[in-house]
Amino acid sequence: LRGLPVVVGGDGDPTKRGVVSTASYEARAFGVQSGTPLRTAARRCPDAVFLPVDRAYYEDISEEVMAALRESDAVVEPLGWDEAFLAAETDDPQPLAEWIHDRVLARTGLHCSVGIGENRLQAKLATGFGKPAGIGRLTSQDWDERLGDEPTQALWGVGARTAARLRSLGIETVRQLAAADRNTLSREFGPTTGPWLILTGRGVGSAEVTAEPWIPRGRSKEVTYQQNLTDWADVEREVARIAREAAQEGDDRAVWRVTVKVRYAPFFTTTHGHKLAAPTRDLDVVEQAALALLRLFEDRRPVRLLGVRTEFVKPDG
DNA sequence: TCTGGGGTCCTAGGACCC
DNA sequence: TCTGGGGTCCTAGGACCC
Repeated sequence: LRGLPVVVGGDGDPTKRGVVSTASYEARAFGVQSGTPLRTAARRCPDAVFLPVDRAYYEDISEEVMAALRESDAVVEPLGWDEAFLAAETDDPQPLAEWIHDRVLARTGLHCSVGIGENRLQAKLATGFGKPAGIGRLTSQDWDERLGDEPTQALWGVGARTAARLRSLGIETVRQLAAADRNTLSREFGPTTGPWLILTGRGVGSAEVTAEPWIPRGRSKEVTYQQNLTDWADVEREVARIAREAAQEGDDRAVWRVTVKVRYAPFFTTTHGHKLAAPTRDLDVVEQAALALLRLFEDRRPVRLLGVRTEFVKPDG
């Protein structure tokens, strides 16, 4: 597959509903990228090789990569499948960065980029300056020079919506965000998010990295149907099935809250959730809770997607 | 042109209590 | 008869990320 346009997404069938998870650089040259509908991708790049998403395989490889990182002396905190923060106290981080790249390559055959920064935000953005297999570095000293003229959306945590709202306040660049008025942003984004945005624009952020295992808050399961569901009896049967699956994958943790999600054919999504009378491990109780929530949906338009989310009680209270 | 699936965290508004 | 202020909990939706 090396050198070919390769597109990964859905079950590998580009005639079905689904989007691109990732694409090789050769495929990207045709305008195919993460989030592109598979059907669109097939039109833009008919000769591409389409592959299914293989979660279990990625999880295995991810474990190998994380194990390689944990061979270092640094504190390792995974962030998804293909990223991790490493905390180390050193005057010269370059040798560690090189060691990381080489160790991951030796153990897995995979190249990685390494970003060096004084906090998570700087390190995260620095990886972008290192791609595809290099080492990037950002410091508080060169933050303004490197990022000041960039649009605010270049920042980790600032997406299209927030960038648009900032633009309406006359804030276009990272530098302008860094110098923005605290009260103005607090009024627009709330007392937590407003000040956080300004600090983010200045390259200020948490440097905390923990090796504590991540405890998932919940588990959700959702399905987009190849043909819209038009019979409400089918909708009920599916919600019951999905609810049991979501609860089952909680590794026997008690469920305290259940949420049902319905996306109608016009791509309009509504959710209804409910705190249970008491936390439960009983799949029947979760299923009944989901079905009770489904009764709150009165719209009978064709259904495109159904989802159920279960939230777990914290392990120690 | 048609728009996945799995997550987390924040905000706003209503209910309710003192 | 009209009606303050503070606090917490709950739910729906928004935004963002991988």
